[in-house]
Amino acid sequence: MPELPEVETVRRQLQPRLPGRRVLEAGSHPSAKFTPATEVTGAAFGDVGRRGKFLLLSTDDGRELIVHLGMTGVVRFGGPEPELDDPYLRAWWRLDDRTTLEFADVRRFGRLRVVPAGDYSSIPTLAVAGPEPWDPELTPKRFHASIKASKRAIKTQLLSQRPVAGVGNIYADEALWAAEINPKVTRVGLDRATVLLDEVRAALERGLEGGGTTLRDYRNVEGGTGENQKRLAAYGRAGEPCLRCDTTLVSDVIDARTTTWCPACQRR
DNA sequence: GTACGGCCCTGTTAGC
DNA sequence: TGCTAACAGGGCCGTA
Repeated sequence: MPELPEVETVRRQLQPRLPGRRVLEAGSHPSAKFTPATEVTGAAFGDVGRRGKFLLLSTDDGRELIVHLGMTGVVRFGGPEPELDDPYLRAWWRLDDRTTLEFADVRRFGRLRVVPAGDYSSIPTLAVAGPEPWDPELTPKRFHASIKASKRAIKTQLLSQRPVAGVGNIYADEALWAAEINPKVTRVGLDRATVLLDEVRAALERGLEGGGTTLRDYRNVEGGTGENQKRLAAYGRAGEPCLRCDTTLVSDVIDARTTTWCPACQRR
């Protein structure tokens, strides 16, 4: 499932190709999640940005096409005509260089939205998203204060995007394992919050270096898979030995997400 | 304002 | 073998 490293990988592949390309024609699946695709017909794309797990495709008329990949969303370039035979094609934009930008999404958890540039008030998660992981303003103190403001489990807080943007289920489990923090704890001190912030950044960096994590569906713009799934220490490893202490990893559902941790070195 | 449960989706896998 | 049910989960929304 695309989290920050996967979305950033896609952004980096779009940025050299998309700016300056004008949309000649666009189409979409009838679901309201995808119909905004056609709103950028006639506009030219500008720089490709990212905020958390959202792709921000700026246009030359002062708007932004917001793309969320959901769980199975894939962005790719096709030939002069859209691949309408693909049953999972949800949106497409025919461009002025005889290519087509396509958005395919098997499970339809993805979504599109067109907004005035910088105005994210209509996208709840984006509107309340915390700082980017490498924002210099994201100090351990600020991170700790954000966690302290809620009484929910630390795992839930990481997934909320509020303390830091871009963390999803995989990288949350990895960071908590690395920081030796139990995902169910509701409060951590400044010292442990500092370690956790470091480990969130490290987990995301490892993901980026590996070109993302491909468990099943994730593909980058070139159709390639990520490599980070080979390096996971916690996510998806319930029942297997902890890489640190050999204790069998356990799992439970927290915030409707399967969560895996080591009961020994991530003691409550 | 905050917390929580349910919903959206469909391919894959487990179980009978 | 073939069918059914459970499972995966990011974001949003209604309700408490």
